[in-house]
Amino acid sequence: MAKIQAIRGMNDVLPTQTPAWQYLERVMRDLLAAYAYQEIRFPIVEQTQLFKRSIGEVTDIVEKEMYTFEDRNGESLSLRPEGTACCVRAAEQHGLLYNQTQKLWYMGPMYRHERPQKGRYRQFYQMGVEAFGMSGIDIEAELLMLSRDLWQQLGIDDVLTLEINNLGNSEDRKRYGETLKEYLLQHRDVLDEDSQRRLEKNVLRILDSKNPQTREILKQAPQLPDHICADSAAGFQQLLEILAQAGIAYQVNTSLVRGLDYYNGVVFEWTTDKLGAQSAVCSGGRYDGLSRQLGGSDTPGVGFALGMERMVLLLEELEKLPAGISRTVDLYICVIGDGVQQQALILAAEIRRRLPTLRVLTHCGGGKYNSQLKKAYASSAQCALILEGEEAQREVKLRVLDDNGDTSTVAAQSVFDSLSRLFDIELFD
RNA sequence: GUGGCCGUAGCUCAGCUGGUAGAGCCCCUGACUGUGACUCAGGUUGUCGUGGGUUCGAGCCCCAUCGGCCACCCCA
Repeated sequence: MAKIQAIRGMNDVLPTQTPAWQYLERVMRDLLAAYAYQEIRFPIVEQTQLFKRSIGEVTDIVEKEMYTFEDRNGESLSLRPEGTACCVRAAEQHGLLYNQTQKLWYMGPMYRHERPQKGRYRQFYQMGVEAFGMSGIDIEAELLMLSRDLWQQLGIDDVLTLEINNLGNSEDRKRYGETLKEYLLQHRDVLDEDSQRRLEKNVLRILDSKNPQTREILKQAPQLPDHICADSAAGFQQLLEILAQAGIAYQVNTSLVRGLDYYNGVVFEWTTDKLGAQSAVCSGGRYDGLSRQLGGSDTPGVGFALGMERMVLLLEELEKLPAGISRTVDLYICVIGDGVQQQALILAAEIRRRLPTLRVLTHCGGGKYNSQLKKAYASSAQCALILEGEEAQREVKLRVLDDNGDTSTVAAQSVFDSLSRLFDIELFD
C-alpha cells in the first residue's frame, strides 16, 4: 500500500523546530501587547468573492494561486491567501469599525498554490497587523516603528532594509494609471507579454517589471510622484521625517507598487538579501478603499504582514535564536527497579505542584540504570532525580547532569527543599 | 505556471561500464569505568520515493507519477 505523505508545499514543523517558532511568536505577542494591539481570529475559509473583490480579479494570487472549491451547497469557497481581507470582513461584520478605531493583529496559516521553494510554501504562516479608522500618517509611522522594534528584539535589524513609496490617494492612483496606460499603449508592441496583459487591468504593476526592454520604455514614462496631490505628498514627507527622527533608515522606491489591488497611499516592504529569491520578509501599506469595496463602511485602514517561516529561516541563518530555547526539561526522574514507578509518578506530581515552574520528565517504560541515565543526559535536563529500589522510600539521589556528575543522597522528605535550592526557585506549600 | 538539479537505513552519504545493497552517526546488548559521556566486543535497521516498461537479470537504462532543492515568476 502506498504511503501517504504530506501535500506538496505543506510542511510539518517537528519538535526540534517548534522552539524557534514559539520563541518568535512569544516575542511578537509581547511586542504587540506593548503597543496595545489586540488579537483577532477569523476563519481559514471564506467566500471566494471576498478575495476577488479585495485582492483584485487579475492579480496572480486570485487568478492562479487560490485554493478554490465548491462547498456542498454549491457555494464557491477559498482558503484564505492572505489575512487583510478577512480581517476587514470580520471587523466590519461585527461592528468594530462603526465610529471607532481599532488596532488589531492576527497570526495563522495562509494558502497559495505556488511552486514551492525556500521560504515559499503552499501553506505558510503570517503575522499581520491592521489599524482601522485612522487616516493620518502617524499610524503608518507607528506601524513602521513597531516592525523595526521587532527586528531589533530579534537581533535581525541590520540585515533588513525598508523600501517605501507613496501611491497617492485613490484618485491620484487612478489618474496616474490612466496617464501611464496612455503612454505605454504607444509602445505596446515592445512590452513583454505580462506587461501587455497588465495594461488592461493592472497598469501600475508594469512599473515592477524586470524585463529589460520594458524597463527601457519605462525610463521615459510619466512619473508617479508628479501625479500625486499636494496633500498626499506633504503627508509622505512628514512620514519620512518621523522615520528619520526615529532612526529608521529607508529607501524611497518609486516603482514599489505591491501586487494587491487594494493598496493606495503609503506602501512599504522590508527586504533582506539573506534568503535567496524570497527577499520580502514583511510588507504592507494603506488601503483606504477596501472596506467600502467589500460593501462596508468607508473606513481607512493600514497594515502589514510578515512571513513567519522566512523569519524563522532568518533567525536560524543568522544564528539569532537564544541559547536554551530548545531545552524542555529541567529535572529527569530515573525509575530503577520494580515497584518504584508508582512512587515516582506521585512524587513527580507533588514536585510540579510545589515547584510549578520546574519542568519535570518522569522516565517511563523501564530500562536499566545505564540507559536511563544516558537518556537523562540526552534530555538536556540539568539534574536527575534517581529513585532506586525499596530504599527510595527513605532516600533518593540527586545527580547534577554535567561532566562531573556530582551526586548527593537526600532524604525523601527534603527533596523539595533540595530542588528549590538547586534551581533557585520558590517552594510552595 | 516555466527551466535546472535531485530522491539508497531514523540522519549524512557510498554503490565502478545493469548481476537482487554498504559506511559513519544514532539506537540496543555486553565488558570496562565505584552505575551517562570516553574505550572495547557484538547486534538491529531498508519492498533503493511510487507505478509501469526494457532485460535472463535494474538501485543503476526508459516512461509516468509523487516529493525535495534552486532560479524565473510571484509574494510574506
